Amino acid sequence: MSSWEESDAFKEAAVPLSQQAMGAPRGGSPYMDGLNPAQREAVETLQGPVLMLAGAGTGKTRALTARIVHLLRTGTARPNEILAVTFTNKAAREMKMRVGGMLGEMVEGMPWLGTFHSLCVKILRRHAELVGLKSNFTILDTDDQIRLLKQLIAAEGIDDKRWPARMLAGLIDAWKNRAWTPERVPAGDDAFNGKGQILYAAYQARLKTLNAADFGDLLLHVVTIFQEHPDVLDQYRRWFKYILVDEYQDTNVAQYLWLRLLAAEHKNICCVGDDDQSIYGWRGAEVGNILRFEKDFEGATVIKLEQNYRSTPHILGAASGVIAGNKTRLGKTLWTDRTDGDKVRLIGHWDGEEEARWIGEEIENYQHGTRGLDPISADSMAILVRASHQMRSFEDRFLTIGLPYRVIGGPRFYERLEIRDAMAYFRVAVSNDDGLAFERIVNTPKRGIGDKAQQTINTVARENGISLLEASRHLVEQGGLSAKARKELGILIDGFDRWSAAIRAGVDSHIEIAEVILEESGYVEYWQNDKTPEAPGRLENLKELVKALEQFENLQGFLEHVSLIMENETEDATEKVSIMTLHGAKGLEFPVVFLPGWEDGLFPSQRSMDESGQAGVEEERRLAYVGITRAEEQCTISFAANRRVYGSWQSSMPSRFIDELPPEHVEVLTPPGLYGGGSGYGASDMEEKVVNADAYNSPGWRRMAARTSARGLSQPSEAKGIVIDAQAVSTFTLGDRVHHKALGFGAVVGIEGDKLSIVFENGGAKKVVASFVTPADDVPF
DNA sequence: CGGCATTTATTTTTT
DNA sequence: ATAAATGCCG
Repeated sequence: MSSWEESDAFKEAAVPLSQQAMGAPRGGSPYMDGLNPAQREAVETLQGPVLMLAGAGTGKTRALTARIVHLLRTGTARPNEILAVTFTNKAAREMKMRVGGMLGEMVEGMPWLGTFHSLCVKILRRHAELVGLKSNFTILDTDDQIRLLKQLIAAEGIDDKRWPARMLAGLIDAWKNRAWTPERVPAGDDAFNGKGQILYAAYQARLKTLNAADFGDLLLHVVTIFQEHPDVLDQYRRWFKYILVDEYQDTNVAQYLWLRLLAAEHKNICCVGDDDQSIYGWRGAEVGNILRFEKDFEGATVIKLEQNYRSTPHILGAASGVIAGNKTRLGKTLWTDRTDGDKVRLIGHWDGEEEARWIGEEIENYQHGTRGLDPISADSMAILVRASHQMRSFEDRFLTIGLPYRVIGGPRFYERLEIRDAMAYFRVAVSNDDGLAFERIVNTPKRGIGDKAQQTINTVARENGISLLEASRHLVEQGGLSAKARKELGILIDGFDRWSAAIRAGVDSHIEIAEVILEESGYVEYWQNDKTPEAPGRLENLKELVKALEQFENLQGFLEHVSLIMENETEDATEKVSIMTLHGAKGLEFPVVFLPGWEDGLFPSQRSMDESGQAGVEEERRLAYVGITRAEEQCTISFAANRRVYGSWQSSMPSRFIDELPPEHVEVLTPPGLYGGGSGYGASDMEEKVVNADAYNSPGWRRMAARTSARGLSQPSEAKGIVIDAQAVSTFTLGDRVHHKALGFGAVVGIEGDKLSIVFENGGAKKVVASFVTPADDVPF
């Protein structure tokens, strides 16, 4: 596992081996050792609703796992009576591992520890018939969903240019997040050209006939079942004596309802979260859920975890200062008993490339040991950006300087084109009537079965109420397609017949069968013949896919799990700097963190502000808080005055969040580029001057930004340099006699922003930053 | 039906 | 700038 994950909590949980070996220690509970009073209370308050408000780095996962162990060790609950919900598989896995570790070797499985979705699948498979599905329903991925919606939009006669399927998918998703079935969508909701509701209903009907559910359905169906079948709900209510929820601030309405329904009997629900880290409002998360907890669950105990074990006081102070700007929050005050540590560093750059260059150098400095720090591994460093397109400049730069990096949160393995194609083959081979999968691969690789042929197949299938594969078989036997299509389709059908037979026969291993399918279908060959640069990688991924099969009993089992699991872990040994989005960084921590791109419009994102106004700014601010609190030792915030955006140059003002950083926790740096290529003399003077002038807080930057944008910055290379002290510019005019500490007297022959071209009396000519020279008259002799 | 040209969008992302 | 996604023509 990666070294950066909550390593402190592990350290603290360390229990002497002797005690571990003794199993349950007399009088003691090792899982309680080292817990602070608040954590202890959170672990021991087992009865009734509990809200654990856990700030960043306060050891919440530790408290949560200790709570589970406490429930088990005290005999309060058996493992299968505990419902523990997380958002990601990763979090679920980690919790399972930790509970197992704390319990010692008797790792009794926790059958109901998982993500909302995986738990819902489990429940839904048992009661599928109550919502018109069979228990072997398939789970659609986004691609399937879009393809289906496209058909429905076309059937409805809507122009899919103006009303794209993606948009409808988003809309339906949002409705499902709110637990709205088609009937519950408010009448008069004229979304999607007024057809939203109709299309939603049609989509749901179609899913039913396909015996399929999308991700939103998993929750929605279970909530529906709970609401309409009290007997079923009752069964689960009684079953789950204790409920635990992680990241409660990220729950949406459907998840909230699901929890409320289940918790109503025993009322032993413990929700853990941090309202200040709610950053998923845009995909349906309701901060309101956590803000309302005490009202929703009467008699709730609220426990605040405020002691931070992760970051230095300065980092904590900076984060607290920023988040204090939010109005809608429950309010926590993080503190630490640490006293050491550097201030958060702030630096402005001319443009995005310079920012990347500077950060690259800083990373190398850290690696070699700088400013009295020990050398730091690249693994311990991360660059957290607001939007993924910001990653590019860093990748470019790191490639040229040969700095190893890893990008976290790219396209996930199982979402890749070739993997989905391959899995579609497996799906059809496993169940011949999987129409969506068949559609996906019927002409991949190209078989000359185009739109027209596919339409014919569809029609025949629908008219006769048979699967697409059967319809194809029919067409091949009876004719009705072009000769070429018939021939190719026939080959494909023969293939599926063989593969399906092989699966049923159970003689060959599923791995062999998978290889045969990929080979005989021509899919491997298809990529071998492809000469795009991605092709080799795709073949590599296919090999990896086959390898992943080893962990499963059979193809069915594999397909079953894969739709819910999005693995991404291909760790290799090289030490690498991590580049990821702020969203992707939630829950992680790094000794050294860089936060680039703090410019208004980029961060906070213009779009967020336009769409959600003040609430949008607040969510962005929480994002800033999440970013800063990822840092353990070193945190560097930066911004660029100019940035390439969609091809053209754009200048921007420093982020409003920068002005919200408490100055006492910040050290303002001056980029080396400022010295105009001249000598390093005076650098420290300069720095001091800037710090004292509180430059980032002064209007200097604003003026600079205003001036440069007024001038229309189209050729930034023309005048590289940054105005820190705007006063300096107006001080000089052409011809002025000036004095420079190191270079002596000279005359100003040119002015470019804050940089002066000076011909010195000692013969040299140089460009110098204005603040390095003084008017000659002022020089005392 | 497939390949090349033109068009268009472009925050954040899990399940 | 750039990539992905359509549209048109052979």
